[in-house]
Amino acid sequence: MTSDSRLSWRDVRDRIHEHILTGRYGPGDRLPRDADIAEELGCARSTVQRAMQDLSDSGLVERRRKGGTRVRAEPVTRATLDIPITRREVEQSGARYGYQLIRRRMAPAPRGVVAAFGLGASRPMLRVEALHLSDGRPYIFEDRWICPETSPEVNDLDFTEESANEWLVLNKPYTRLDLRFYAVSANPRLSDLLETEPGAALLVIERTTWVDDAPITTVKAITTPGYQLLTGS
Amino acid sequence: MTSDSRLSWRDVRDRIHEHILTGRYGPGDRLPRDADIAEELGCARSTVQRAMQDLSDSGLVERRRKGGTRVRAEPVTRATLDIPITRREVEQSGARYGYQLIRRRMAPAPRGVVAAFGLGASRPMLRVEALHLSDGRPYIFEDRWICPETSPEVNDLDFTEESANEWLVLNKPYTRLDLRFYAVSANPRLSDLLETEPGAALLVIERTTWVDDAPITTVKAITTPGYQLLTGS
DNA sequence: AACGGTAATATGTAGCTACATATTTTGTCA
DNA sequence: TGACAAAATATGTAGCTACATATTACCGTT
Repeated sequence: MTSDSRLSWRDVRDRIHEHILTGRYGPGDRLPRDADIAEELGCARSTVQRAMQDLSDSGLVERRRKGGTRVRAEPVTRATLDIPITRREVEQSGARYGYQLIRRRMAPAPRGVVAAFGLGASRPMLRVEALHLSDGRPYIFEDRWICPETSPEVNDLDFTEESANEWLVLNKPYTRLDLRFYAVSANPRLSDLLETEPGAALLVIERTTWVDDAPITTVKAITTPGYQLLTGS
Repeated sequence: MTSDSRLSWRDVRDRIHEHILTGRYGPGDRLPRDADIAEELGCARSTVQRAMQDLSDSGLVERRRKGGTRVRAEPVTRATLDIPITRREVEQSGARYGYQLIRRRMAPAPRGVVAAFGLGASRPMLRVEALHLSDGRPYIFEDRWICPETSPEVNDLDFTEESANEWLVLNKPYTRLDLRFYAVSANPRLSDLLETEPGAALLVIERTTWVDDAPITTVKAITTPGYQLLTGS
């Protein structure tokens, strides 16, 4: 791109990355000041700043005011995950999407849900259990709790046609998100719903969202065997 | 922060986010041009640009030249994952870290590894199997393949004291990363190594790295039951 | 030597301008 | 009507300046 005479901030970033790759700057080493790099490369400090920000965002370097920039002594593996709406995920794989509501009812939130939201005490919430299908076969079972105080509209929604997943993602943007991944063995009910052998290992994607400390929803998405979650970046 | 008279790009971002939250702009809607928003809020276009970039990065809006900015019609749940070095992960939990090499030998790469790297044919690679311990108990078992063409130094490393995980993360920065998560049932060997019941559900974190299309390493990190992977953002 | 205040310094941010780039829209000609 | 070229337009990027902010370094006092 901008391959002219001017250096783009991506060029600068890649050049510094290159220096880290080749060992010119090793873990813990301090890099020159932005201004010096700018002069050396013949670009503006703002360009170096953008490049450094990006390297910092991707976890390769650490920056501190007055302290300068240094290569992370203990790098982290950092990646961005995109989790689409389940319907879209199925459709993009070329399969036909299906949806089936299993149960919808108010119930007092159990301990796990109260803890996920960081609430003090239990309270009644809407529990929605549903099955996402891919070409007619079970794909993901979701066990969801919705806080009716934050989303009063759910009292008028039956979730028989549109999934809570879809409705919430479209209508309830969040300000805070908590994700966790773990594995569980299929208990009799799960193996029945997902049509798997009892005891099969299943990946669970647990998601909890808030708007400014007000809990929206928490959901366990229990996937079928063989399901893999991939990074896009 | 910059709470003075001047608006920071974070303020602008939050203000626009607020408008999306309250439904002033719904999914698919087009937002005003940056310049108009800048004028309305009394700040520079560059400030709005930064705010919009951030909203775009977090998957809330989509921007296209000439096309303008619009709220994503089908939002994605986007999150950033940080996976630290295993030693550090254990130490940060307050436990004592231990490491044990199980096996280290050259072997022809099996199909799965060849596929993960996107190679045409199999070739000999270094396989390193090792156990990470937390307070003396198994924590993560890693089954790793290293490409000796890309990292010839590994021929002189025995990985009995320092884990391949640590050495690679410190000495082999990558330019491309592939992450995948899934669940497996513990087979007899795994349940023996990890001291779990046979058939236990285990979360697997699979990581593959490259430097400019040259494969570095691919590793299956098989965690013990109860292990959870969390987002930091 | 310990403490505390002040200066020095590197990054962070806001604003401005100018131009680049991608895309849509418009207009013209066959 | 269709195809293609040209104009219009919104975002993207680079450079500059000025100032804010965090943190380290220094120095004087006790």
